[in-house]
Amino acid sequence: MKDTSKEHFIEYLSQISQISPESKEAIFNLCSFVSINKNKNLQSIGQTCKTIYFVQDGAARIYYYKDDKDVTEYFAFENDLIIRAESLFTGKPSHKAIQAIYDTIFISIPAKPLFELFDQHHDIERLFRKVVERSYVDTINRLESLQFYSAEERYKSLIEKSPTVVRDIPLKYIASYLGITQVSLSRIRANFS
Amino acid sequence: MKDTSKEHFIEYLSQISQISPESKEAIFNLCSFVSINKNKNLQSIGQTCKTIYFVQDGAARIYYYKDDKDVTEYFAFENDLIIRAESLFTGKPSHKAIQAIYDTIFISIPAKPLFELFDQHHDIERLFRKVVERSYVDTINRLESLQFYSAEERYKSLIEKSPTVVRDIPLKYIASYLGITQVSLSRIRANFS
DNA sequence: CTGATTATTTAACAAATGTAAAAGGAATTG
DNA sequence: CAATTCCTTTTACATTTGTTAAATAATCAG
Repeated sequence: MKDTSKEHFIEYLSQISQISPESKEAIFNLCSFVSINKNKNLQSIGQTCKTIYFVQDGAARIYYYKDDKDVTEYFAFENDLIIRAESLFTGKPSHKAIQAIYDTIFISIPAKPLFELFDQHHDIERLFRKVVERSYVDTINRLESLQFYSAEERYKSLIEKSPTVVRDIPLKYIASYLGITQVSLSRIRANFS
Repeated sequence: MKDTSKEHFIEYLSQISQISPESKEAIFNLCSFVSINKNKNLQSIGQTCKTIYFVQDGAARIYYYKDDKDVTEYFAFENDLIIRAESLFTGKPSHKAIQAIYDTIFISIPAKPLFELFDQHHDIERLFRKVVERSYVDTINRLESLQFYSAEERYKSLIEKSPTVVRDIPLKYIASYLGITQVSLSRIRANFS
């Protein structure tokens, strides 16, 4: 049963970029599952990120503290990549943590052997290049929304783009994700909806 | 003279990730120069981005209009990559433009033949994977600063990180880059400096 | 089920940032 | 170098968002 989950995951990946059966097997052999209970950390602040995760089932977030306040930087749902890129790609410790929002199962791929696979399997490197490109585009779009859209516009566009987030995720996390306080988000919700 | 500039550029690239002499030559043959006068666009709004640029000499920015107001999303200086990634990686038209801030020379690499080079030259694909990873990390860091840092904090950290920007770039561009108005930036400058 | 905890909303006020308009400086052009 | 245009600052006021605290509402554990 766990193996079929892995196979589904590999299928999902190969839709992003075609990979050979051997490459599929090589990735398959690196994948393992990690279960994390609600509100527990998968990765803690201060660790250097050396693992790539995808959400298999559940939801997770990346967060950090700014002036003792919890700030959510990113949400991940089924099949979503969740990495602390600024640590993984630089080798520096991360000031961010990864936390399960519900009881969540992650697929875990250790970075070092994965990067070694890149040497033998050009198609795997290409796949992960495209995975990173997607995340990059998502981040650019979020940057644009934070740069010059009002809190209300940002909230409305989140509802449109990911209704599930607004329905299922605690508002305190959503507020900081939008770059505002809970109180401010409550006000916005009171005016429209 | 132009050829030595190209060679310098290729050297710069190969410091990011080692590439073979053949790969260097293949990239070399794809590179060309484009000169753009101050305040002129290198790429216009509405175009789909099909070219990768690096700044050879001068400076440039990516901008778009939000409610008829000019918003600078990104600055690029010597050796910096400048692409409208959300268009290049998705094939959709971009609502952003690339503009020379001074008279500027760009190195231009057409995306299609470059992506074709990826097939024969694994090391070139790796190089550009790393280039994109760097941009991704930069964008994540900017996202963090916009998400929960005050305008004043953002301005101060820009001074620290890129004093040249604050010294050389018109303030009207810097203000929107920081996600604030010119008036607000003037106020911040009046209080500290 | 009940008390305790946690999440969300509301209220009142403070601070930050936006808007519009005018004034002063700097740069550019004829 | 004079005139024009563009850039930056300042002012006054409006709006948005933040802060603190209290009141509800929802969830969780025993």
